[in-house]
Amino acid sequence: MIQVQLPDGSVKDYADGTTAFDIAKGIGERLAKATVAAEVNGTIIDVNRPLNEAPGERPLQFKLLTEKDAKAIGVLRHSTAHLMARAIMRLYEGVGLAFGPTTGNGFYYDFDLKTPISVDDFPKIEAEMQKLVELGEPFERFQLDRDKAIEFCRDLKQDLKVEHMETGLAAHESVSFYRQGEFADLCRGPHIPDASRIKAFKVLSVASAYWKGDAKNKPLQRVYGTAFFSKDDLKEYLDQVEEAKRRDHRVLGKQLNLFNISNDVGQGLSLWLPKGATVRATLEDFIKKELLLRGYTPVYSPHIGRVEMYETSGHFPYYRDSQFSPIFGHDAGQLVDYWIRKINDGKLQDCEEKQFAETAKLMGCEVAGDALRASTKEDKTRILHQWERNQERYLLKPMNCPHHVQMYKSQPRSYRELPIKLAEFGTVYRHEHAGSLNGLLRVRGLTQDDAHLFCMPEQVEEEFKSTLELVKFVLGSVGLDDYRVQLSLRDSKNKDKYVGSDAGWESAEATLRNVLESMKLPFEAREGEAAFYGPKTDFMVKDCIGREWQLGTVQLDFNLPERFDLEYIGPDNKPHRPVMIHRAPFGSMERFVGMLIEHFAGAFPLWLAPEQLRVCPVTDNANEYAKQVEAQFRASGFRINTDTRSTKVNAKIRDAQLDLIPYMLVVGPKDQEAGAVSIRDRIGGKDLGMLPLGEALAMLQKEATERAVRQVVKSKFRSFDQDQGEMFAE
RNA sequence: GCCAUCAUAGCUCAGUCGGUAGAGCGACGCUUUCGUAAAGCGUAGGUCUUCGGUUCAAGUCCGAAUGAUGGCCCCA
Repeated sequence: MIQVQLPDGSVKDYADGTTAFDIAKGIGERLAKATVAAEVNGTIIDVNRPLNEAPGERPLQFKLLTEKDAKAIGVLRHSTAHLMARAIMRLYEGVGLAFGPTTGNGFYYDFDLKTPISVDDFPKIEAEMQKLVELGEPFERFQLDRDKAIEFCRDLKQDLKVEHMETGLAAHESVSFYRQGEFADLCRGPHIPDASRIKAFKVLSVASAYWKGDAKNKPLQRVYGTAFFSKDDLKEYLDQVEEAKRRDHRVLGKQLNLFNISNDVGQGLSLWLPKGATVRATLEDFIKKELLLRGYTPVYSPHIGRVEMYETSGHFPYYRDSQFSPIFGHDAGQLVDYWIRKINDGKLQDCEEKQFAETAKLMGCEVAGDALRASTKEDKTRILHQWERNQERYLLKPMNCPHHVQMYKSQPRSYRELPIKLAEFGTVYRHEHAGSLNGLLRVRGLTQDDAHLFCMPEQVEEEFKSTLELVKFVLGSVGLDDYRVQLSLRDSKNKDKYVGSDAGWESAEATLRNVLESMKLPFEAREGEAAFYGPKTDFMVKDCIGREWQLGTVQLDFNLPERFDLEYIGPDNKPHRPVMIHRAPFGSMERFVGMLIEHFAGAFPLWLAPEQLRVCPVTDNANEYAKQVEAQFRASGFRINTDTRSTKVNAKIRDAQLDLIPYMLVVGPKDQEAGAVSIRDRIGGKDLGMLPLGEALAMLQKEATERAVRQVVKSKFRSFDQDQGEMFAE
């Protein structure tokens, strides 16, 4: 007998060998037909697996997953990946199978193929898949001991699977397979009951990837696809992809002259053109005002800092590979640094070392000879390192926090001053891989809307709450109100990985959880995802076409106060250690504006638009009056221009419309006579009619100061990218 | 950093078999003076990303470098 608890709370007994399908059938035929998989004690399993095999507590927490459950789509896609692999094996000779997982909005399967697959082959593959769907064969699970399984895959000539079982799955005594007709694949599952459930699918693209993601391994061909329970859902998804292409911020950025990334300046280094800079400055001014109201104080810090400071913070050694090389005060610095690293890696040959020493001496490094004569590796590095530490070495700032920590340390602190909130739009530099740069979304020089809060442990709750409220507020100001929060906690089984006391972590994690709950923010706790220095929360924000972006972040830090030995004097007249909160509501200005361009498809709301209004005189005769109108609006703080070209007014309106100017002020003799303007709304191209100047001004001012967002249509799209963004606060 | 593809006027692109460069839009000039998505005519604008090679001859073929795009990896 097995005890099962259904979602309604009722507990029922079933005979051993009962499957989810049996239970569904017991409830109703139609439910059984709609059931895709079952969730048992939080794990998704096949509908035809005996429930007594499920591990975990009894009674089993049991839930049927139908096509309506968000979790069911992953099962469908994984099965479609198998189907695609089977189709490709039918079409090509000697296909090696690697991995075939699901992704945020589809799936892929990696193949080792003799002939490359191209886009032209997709229809052929899809046709073969369709045949398999029509066969409607079941996905059958079977279990083999590891030895047997290895033998089985060897017979199938699936070398990659053999290797994976010998290495990655070495700890597993037995492994599971899924069979569908002639096709059998090593797979953990779960799968849909049979192929006829696959109602809509598409092969999307092909790219190269490495076996197990390691460039040392052989390159494989990764074929991407997606699947849905209905044709409508698939169409909706494909429309979304089209829509995303239309909104590409790199294309719009060029068209609208917002920003430019020039070869001559360097990869990943953005130039903010006047229009893009206006959007950014408007956002920055808005935040700065808000921060003043919330007790933050502005600070500024330089773009470089001594390497030692980043060694103390721990970031220099750890992130060296993704930083720009240090700037050395001494000519020989770079050489000596390279020399030390070679010694440490044990890759230095005698002749090379002599060359280094000679060159270093030529460059004026006197200790080079001593290092050469030193007998042990340790002595050599000690001598060289000592020399190096006496030189000036600077790092292009990879983050702002060490600078702000130094500001905290610049004087003794009393508990009465806390919390201290230091805010700076700090520009930092990171040497991101060339292949991962992407417009404004991934750059090498970026400005964080950064701030660091130094507070007493007992203030953490309140301060954490206030930062979350700030993030909510600023996201709302641009009309972003659809988001969820990821709460990253430490891995409770692996406590050694983290700094700070056990009690400190426990109370901090409980505090974060309480605050999120009390604020009724939808959040998802992720154990083991915390940074080594503290728990954190990230805002995953949905844009108007349903894509998810990782933007703002709030992080607790026990580490830096420790490393930099930060203190405050408490009411007991004894020194105490403060806690730091890092936070960046937008993340980086680059990424945020890039995201906004896509969110608004370049059509910014009035308060953000780089050019808010454009005066379109009907003929040259109206130019003078147009200029008067322009001057009046400009004096009231509007960003406004007049189109004085001697073209037809239709052309002026068309160009203003294409430049995505929120409102056009059409003026001619009639308006001049009435002291009015005729307003045209960009949205829908509506003629709002003639308004007296004062009224027009008041109306537009109201919209701008309210930061109204009029146009963003909430998308019907349900699927979204699991877009992994950057984590900005340190 | 790795794999694949690509690089022609300010922008979007054409350029056949290797024979010395073309369009539309934009800019500029002249004409036009027009009321809610494109007036007409004309002019200027190019070391075909760079370097090297093959050839009588290279935008075109070959090699390398640089950059971009897509994917992998990474993302404090």
